[in-house]
Amino acid sequence: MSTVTQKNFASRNRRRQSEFRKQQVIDATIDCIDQLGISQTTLARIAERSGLSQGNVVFHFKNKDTLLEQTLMHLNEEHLANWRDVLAQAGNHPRDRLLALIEASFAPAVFNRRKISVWFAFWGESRSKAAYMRICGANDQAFSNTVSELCIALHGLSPGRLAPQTAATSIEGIIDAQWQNLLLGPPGFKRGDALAPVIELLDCIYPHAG
Amino acid sequence: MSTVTQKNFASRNRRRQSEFRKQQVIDATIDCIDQLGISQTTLARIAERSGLSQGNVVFHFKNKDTLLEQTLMHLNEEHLANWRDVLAQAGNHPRDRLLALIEASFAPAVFNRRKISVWFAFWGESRSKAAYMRICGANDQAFSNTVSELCIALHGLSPGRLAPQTAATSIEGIIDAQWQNLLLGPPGFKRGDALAPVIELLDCIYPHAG
DNA sequence: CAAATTACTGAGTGAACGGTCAATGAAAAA
DNA sequence: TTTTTCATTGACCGTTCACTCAGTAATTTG
Repeated sequence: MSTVTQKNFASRNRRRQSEFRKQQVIDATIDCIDQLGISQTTLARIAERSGLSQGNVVFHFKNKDTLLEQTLMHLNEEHLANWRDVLAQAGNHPRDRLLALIEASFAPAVFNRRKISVWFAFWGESRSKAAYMRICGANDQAFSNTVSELCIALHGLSPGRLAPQTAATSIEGIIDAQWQNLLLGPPGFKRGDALAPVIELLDCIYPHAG
Repeated sequence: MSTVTQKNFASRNRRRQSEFRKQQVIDATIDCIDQLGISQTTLARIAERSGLSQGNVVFHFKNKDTLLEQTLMHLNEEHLANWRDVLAQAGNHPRDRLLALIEASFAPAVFNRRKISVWFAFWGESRSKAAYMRICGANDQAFSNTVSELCIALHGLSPGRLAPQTAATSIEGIIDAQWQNLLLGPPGFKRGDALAPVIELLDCIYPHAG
């Protein structure tokens, strides 16, 4: 099947083959966690979904723990790369940058049920798994710090209605709330539906002149 | 041990004995999930921590699934009873009632690392377990609705700076953010530290006269 | 008191799980 | 070409898990 196809296709280069396999397995892992939850996600099921043998899954990732960790890393880097990228292209005004950060949080690559679902699953286990904590802690912290800095900068330009730290917490909080809405809300819940209230709150905290 | 003590103490009444045991087991389950995560929480470990035999744990709860469900229910009812209670004792003004609801979210019985940790663990598995979804969905929905209604009422009295629904989402979002802060933040993070920013946001959305 | 119900124990069971391993074919290096 | 390395399979193994069960003691019912 896909195994054979890939063999005929790209197997000349072993490095590519290996990377392709790893991506395949990580995708299958995300599927499993999304549909079954972490506690029901087994190597056998991941292997089945990816079309590889169980032995091969272990061969590429050494063991289940590192597979899960690398899956989390993958999700994390995707998000990190995305908002760093968007931020780099944004204007200089703190408000624009904050807006860019908010929009990045609702980018299609991140803001979809499958990914958010897995995100929350890891999040729920992270307190008892130091590795998970380390992995998402780093990104989370960086994101939080950036939001905080922007709120401070914005406060400096024209003092908002909230202490900068409170503003930052509020914004991060409502973003998280919209992520939850995506998971629980109606199937029609879209990027725009999520974005509007966040911007409304931002405008409330930092009313813009004109 | 505690088994013997309890036998000598209250075993005259079998109903009490059974309830006492169930509470013991649920406490042990919460401990396990807090310290090990759901995926490492086993009947054997729960039994060990509660001081009962594994067979007895199964005897009282039939199987692991219902034990976990009832643990979640316990947490849920605790929270539900708490905020309903606080709300019943609050004044009539929507602002007072909203404040009561916020304070209830940071009540010591709920707002502590052990409980919040377990809460998030279930939350992370709830997407793939319909039972969990049903159990916390009901409470969550009720809480959300109440917050929304109060925001609408408050808006009617003196229009706030946000659409009522956005205000509700913002408030729920920042509460959640403070729950996360308790988990990740410094050990010294206290009820008051969590409360202040939420009230600050509330005052920003609904500035009070006087 | 006798009978019936309930609480409890601990050994035992089958299934599922994560991980190993020898064997095989194919690619890369020598 | 020969040798070495890598990718892959599938059978296999030891462990752990949730759950059962026969047996026992204590409690409630009649």
